[in-house]
This record gives sequence, C-alpha cells and structure tokens, in this order.
Amino acid sequence: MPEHQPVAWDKHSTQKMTYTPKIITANGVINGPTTPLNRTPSRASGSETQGSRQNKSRSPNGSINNKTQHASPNLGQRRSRTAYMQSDEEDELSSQPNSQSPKKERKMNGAALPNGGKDELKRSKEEDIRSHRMQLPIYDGKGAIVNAVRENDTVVVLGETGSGKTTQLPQYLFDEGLAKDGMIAITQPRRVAAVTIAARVSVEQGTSLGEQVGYSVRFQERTSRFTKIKFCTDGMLVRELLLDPYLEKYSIVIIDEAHERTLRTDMLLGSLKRIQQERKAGERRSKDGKKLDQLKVVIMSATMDAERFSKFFGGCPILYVSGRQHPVAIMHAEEPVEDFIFGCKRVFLQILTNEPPGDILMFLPGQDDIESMMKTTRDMITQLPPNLAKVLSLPLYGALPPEQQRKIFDPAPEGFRKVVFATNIAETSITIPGIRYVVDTGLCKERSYHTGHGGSGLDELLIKPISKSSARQRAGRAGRLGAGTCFRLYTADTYEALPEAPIPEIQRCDLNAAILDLKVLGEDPLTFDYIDRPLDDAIRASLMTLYALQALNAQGHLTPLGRKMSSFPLEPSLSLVVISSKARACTSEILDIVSLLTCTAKLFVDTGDTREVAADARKKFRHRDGDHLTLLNVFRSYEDVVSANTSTGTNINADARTANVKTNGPSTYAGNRRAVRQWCFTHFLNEKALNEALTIRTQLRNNCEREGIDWKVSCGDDLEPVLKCLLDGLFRKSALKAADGTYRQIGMQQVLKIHPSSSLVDRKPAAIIFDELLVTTAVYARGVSVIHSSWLVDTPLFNSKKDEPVTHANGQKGAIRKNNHANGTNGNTI
DNA sequence: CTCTCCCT
Repeated sequence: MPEHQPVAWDKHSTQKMTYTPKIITANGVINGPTTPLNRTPSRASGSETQGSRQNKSRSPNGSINNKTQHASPNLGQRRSRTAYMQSDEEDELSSQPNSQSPKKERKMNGAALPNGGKDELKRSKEEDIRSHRMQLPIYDGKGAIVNAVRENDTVVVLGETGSGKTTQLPQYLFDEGLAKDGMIAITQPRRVAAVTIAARVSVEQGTSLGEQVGYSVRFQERTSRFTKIKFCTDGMLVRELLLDPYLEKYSIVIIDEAHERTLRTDMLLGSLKRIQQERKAGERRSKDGKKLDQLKVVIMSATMDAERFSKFFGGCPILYVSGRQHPVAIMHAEEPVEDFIFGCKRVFLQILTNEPPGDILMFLPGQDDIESMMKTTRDMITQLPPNLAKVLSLPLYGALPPEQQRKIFDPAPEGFRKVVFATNIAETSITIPGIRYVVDTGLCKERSYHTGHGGSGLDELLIKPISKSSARQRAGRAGRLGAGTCFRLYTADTYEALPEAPIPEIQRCDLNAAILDLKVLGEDPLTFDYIDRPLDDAIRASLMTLYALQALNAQGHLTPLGRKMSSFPLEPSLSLVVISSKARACTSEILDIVSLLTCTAKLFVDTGDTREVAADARKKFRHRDGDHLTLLNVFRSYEDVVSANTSTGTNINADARTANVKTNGPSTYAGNRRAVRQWCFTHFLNEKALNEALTIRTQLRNNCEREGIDWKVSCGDDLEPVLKCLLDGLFRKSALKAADGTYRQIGMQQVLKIHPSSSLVDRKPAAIIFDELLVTTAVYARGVSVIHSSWLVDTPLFNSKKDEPVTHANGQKGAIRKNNHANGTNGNTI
C-alpha cells in the first residue's frame, strides 16, 4: 500500500470526547446535570458525525453554567484562552517555561511604577484574580463542596480537566475555616506541579510564596511556620508519614490526581484510611497530649474510578465538577492498522493535505519509533509540493536534554505546521500548547515486574495497548487551543475492548522500598489495606529480599539496619551499598556512583546518528571494570572541569538564599559555566544529569552524617572495595558467564545478556553484577560491573542462614514460603 | 547489539 493512501476512517463511530459520567453524587451534582452540554452521550446513543455535532452545541467554555458564553461569544472565546494560560490544571501551569516562575512573580509584584498607579494596579490585579476565580467551573460548586467536606470525613471529587479543582478546592476549605488549627496538604505526583501550583495559589491568596501557601518537594522546600496550605509530592508526604504516622500537623489531606495511582498515592490512601480510623472521635492524642481531630481526606480524580475510591472509604460521597475543554472529534480507523509507523506516515500526509492549519501531536511508544518517524517524515517532506512542505518536526521524550525538550514550546514559523512526535510524556507531564490534531497509535511502553524466580525480579518493558482513560487523555490534548481532532490508529471496537484504566503501579513494580516503608510504619504488608492489592507473591518476594538484605530479621521484624536503610532516599539495596561503604572505607566513591545511578536524567543521551561519535568521545572515561567505575570517572572528570572553571566568591545560590529558599542543592559555581557546558557537549554528556547528581550527593552526604557515616572517606586508587561494596547490596543481581557466552543469573538461572549500552558488552567478564534486569527484545542486564566470582562466597547467597527465613507477617500469620535456597542459593549449582 | 515515566 502506498504511503499516500489515506487511512479510512470509520464514519459511523466518529464521536466526541469523551465519557458520560454515570456517577450520581450523594449530595447531588454540583455543577449542572451529570451530562454537561459539552459532552455527548456515548456512541451507542447517537451516531452523529463530526460536522453535525460539532457545529451544534459546542461552546469553547463547556460548562453549562458559563455566563459569558451567551452574552458574548467572542468574549467567551477570549476568556477561555486566558483561563488556559492562567489556571487550567496543574499541567498547564507547570510545564510551560513561560508560566510564571515564583521569582518572576515577585518581580512583577514589585515592579517599579509611578506611585499613584500602584494601588490602582494592585486593585485591578486583585479584581482580575477574583473574577478569574469566579469564572472557573468549580466556583458554582463551592458551597456544595465545602458542605460535603464539613459533613463527611472523606469526599471524592471527580473533576474534569480545566475545572479548577486543584487550585481552588484547597482555598475553599481554608477560607471556610475547615482546616481549624491544622494544615492542609495537597499531594501531586510530580514535583514541577507542586511547585508551580503553590506559586499560583499564593498569588490568588495575595500572600507571598512560602508564607501562607508553600510547597515541599525533594531538594526544594518553601514553607514557614505560617504555612497553612502546603503542596507537596506524594513521595514527600510518604516521607513525612514515616516520621509522623498520624500526620498530626494536618487536619486535611487532599490527594490530587489520584487516578494516576502512583505507588506512593496508593500507599497514602491505605495509610490515610488507617489514620482516620485511629483519629476518629478524638480518641487519638498527639505527641504533646492534645486531642487530635479527625483527619479530613479529599480524593481528587479525573476519571471514572471515583466509585472505587468512594468504596474504599466506606461509600463516601462523590462530587462531580465539569471541566472546560474544547470539543475534540474522535476518528477511529475503519480497519485495524497493522504497522503503526506506516499508519502514522499515512495520517501525517492526510492531515497535511486535507486538514486546515494546526499543529500535530503524535503519540508513539518509544524513542526509536520517534527517531524513525523523524527520519521518514524528513524524507517525505522533500517530495511534497512546497506549499505542503512547511513542516517543523520535533521529537519529545524523557531522555531528551531539556534544551531540546523546550523547543516544542516555540511556535512554528509563520505558515508552518509544527508536528511533535512524543512518548507518554506528552500525556500527563508536558502540555504542548497549540495542538489541534492528535494522532494516537494506541500504544505505549509499559513496565511490568515479574516477581517469580524466588524473589529477585525481572522488569519487562514492552509495547502494550493503552487504556481507555489514556486514550481520552491523549485525545484531550487536541482540545486546548480550540476545537480539535484526534485520529486513532485503531478501530472503535478495539477502543471498546481496551481496559478502563492502566494497571496501578503497585501491581507492576518492585515493592522492596514500599514494603520496607510499611514495616517502618508498623504495618503488616500482608494485611495492609491496599486499595488494589499487589500479588501476595510480590509482597513475599520483597519480604524475602529485605530479609536477605538484613532489613528484616528471621521473624520478619524490622532491624535497626532496616530502619537505617529506610532513612535514605534510595531503594533498599542501594541504601545497603551506602551503609556498607563505611566498613569498606569507600563512601566517597560510592556516593558519587550512587548519585549518578539514581538521577532521573540520563547521563548519556544518544540518538541513532550520534551514537558512534558519542561513544568515541566518551572512550576516555571507560573503566575496564565496568559501568559503575566508568560513572565514577565521568563524575571525577566533571568535578575537575568545574573546579578549574570556578571563580571563587560567587555562588548562584546566593540569590536563592537571600530570598529565603531552602535548597538542599550544592553550591553551584558561577565561574565559567560556558566552558563546563562546552566540555559536557563535546563529551556527549548531559549536564543536567551531572547537576542533579551533585544535588543528590549533597542530600546523601547529609543522610550519611546523620547516620554516622563519614562521607569523606575515600579508598583512593584501589577501587576493589567499591566493587565489593556494590556487591553487598546487589548480590542478588549477579551472574556468571556460561560456555555459550550468555550469562546465568545466580540463584534463578535466568539467562541474560549484557545490554549493548554497557561498556562491558564486548569484554564479557566471567562474573558480573548489574543494576537492573530488563526484558525488551531480550533479557538485558544494564549497569554492569566486573566482580570476582570468589567474592560471591561471602554474600548471603552462599551463606545459608541457620535461622531459616520465616518472614511472618508481624511474626503472626502469613508465614512466607521458604525461599528458593534449593534452587541454587546454597551455592551448589556453581 | 539498545533505553515508557515518575518519586524519596
């Protein structure tokens, strides 16, 4: 089939965004009927085509109660644009570099103006804010929400995109005095969101950031003793929970984006339920003897799983708030599309030739698909007539350096179309302005964790169909600017067969850290009240792992070592590496390595065409004993370059410090930044990763100091202790080479290969350890280092304990199956 | 012979 053959669209199935809420609230619907005007009934009840429906009932503002829209459509249009920029949901606020940073805002507030105009300006600004807030769809539901929270311990709020729930609800509760003497915490899955929403809300409250309204995320906190409304990441609140198991500081906890079901959100939901049971009726007293009021919980979700949350919290009321979103026409393919890359090319041409101007966003599963689309569209464009060839194509994926990511925010040149090829990152984390067309392959890469193999797990990263809620979310990305269209490269029947929501993270990841946290909280991981239970096998596997790491004793009780491990912001095995670096006298080296290992930004960023040049440029860092020591070399070289280019005395954090910002970050240099940047560039290193590693290292050094570990202790040039130390924590991720050149993981005999990105891929040493086992096209070990096979004898793998691990649930019931010592961990298989 | 995304 030729590329210019258009994809046939299933006219009959063409439908509008999105779902019809079936939920009838306990208190009645807040903001109009359950089916607002901007939603059509599902396909079953109407077969209207795109055109007929679109022209009929759509208003840009969606909400039925919108007053501006009837009075003046133009005004409505303009206002909705403003709403998009200022207050839509957190993603808009957070991910656009142009959105106001806290700093900018301060500047603007204090802008020098003629004295006379100042008050007036302030007044009109306040008026703007007030009228803006009153126009948000959630405003009409304020009374109902406040009442519901006043009368119930727990309330679920089902709020659509653009309803204003995230910014407004905390303020409503605060303004009405529902927080009493306590604080309100609002959790977000992502750091940027917490920071930017806090900035916005503090402006709306008319106070400066860090006073009444603050935030707390890793590496950055801005709060004071006056702070009453605190935005934080869900991970941060879990951290607080470990120190304060009843969350005594708080009178209200709001879990936002609960539908995303992050591991930490799920941990919080279970814990909040327990806290409510214990704080109920004032039976619980705080540490200083005061009576603790009941903890109010508000769960905010954007999808239909609201009922699930309600059920979990004893059938609490669900309130529904409609959103503000432009209509999106949804086109399904008539026939299944077999080759999605080919399908994407065809739709791309189709849009270029048939559709009015507007930018395009394509959802692809991974980096290599994006690269191949970039290449093929470049080729295609050269063959198009010049009027159609005005296309600016851009990639967008997580590993892309930020300066390249930022390019998607620039408008395309006059007369050009922008087309962005993106992974899932464009689904929730980054909102691209100005998109009118979405092309949805219906695919994503999903990580799943296979516990089997007696505990040490196997990650799988495979292309999978998305869920209905993801499909709706992707389509919604076409409706930010105005009416849009979403082309789905799958049939309507395929859509109907998709699962409603993705599998919650807690059911598809390694639980070691989460289970350790539960143990610190004194919970029994086997009987904890999960909203969705992980498999018992997964829980037991983690208990076994924690036992092997000596975080738990044979009775399954938390050991002092385990408590120490939980205090590090690391997964338990890496915590153990850090702790054992004390005895091996190589903490300095280990912190460098662990910092780089755990930073989210990728240190090495390669695309197809630069891969070889980059590998060549980095050759000088390569250490013959593998990837961990190579990382150490990179880090040391980087620090040399930085100190060679540092002018003393200046400090870019000075600014932040005078502004009373608490940062855990390192004092960064203000010397010759450009030289450092150039060095990173010529060596194909991501400077952001190195900066992040510096910040992490500072945090880890503080942790070490607290735990009595001297982080300055270095092993010098003899790096053997470093490798042994890594083995102390990673011993379950070790493998020996077999005769055929592949490896067998020790204990479980899993066959694996060294990942091609590893420096050891050609060397193939006899015994290795690795950070991660990932199944993609094969079973690959990533982050690999050489060890001596004799070292393995000293690991717990080969020290069959006399006290068999009976990792009970709190020593009572649910005894754990024996681990698979018989399967090789006794050492007799080598 | 190659890496969805986020969090302490």
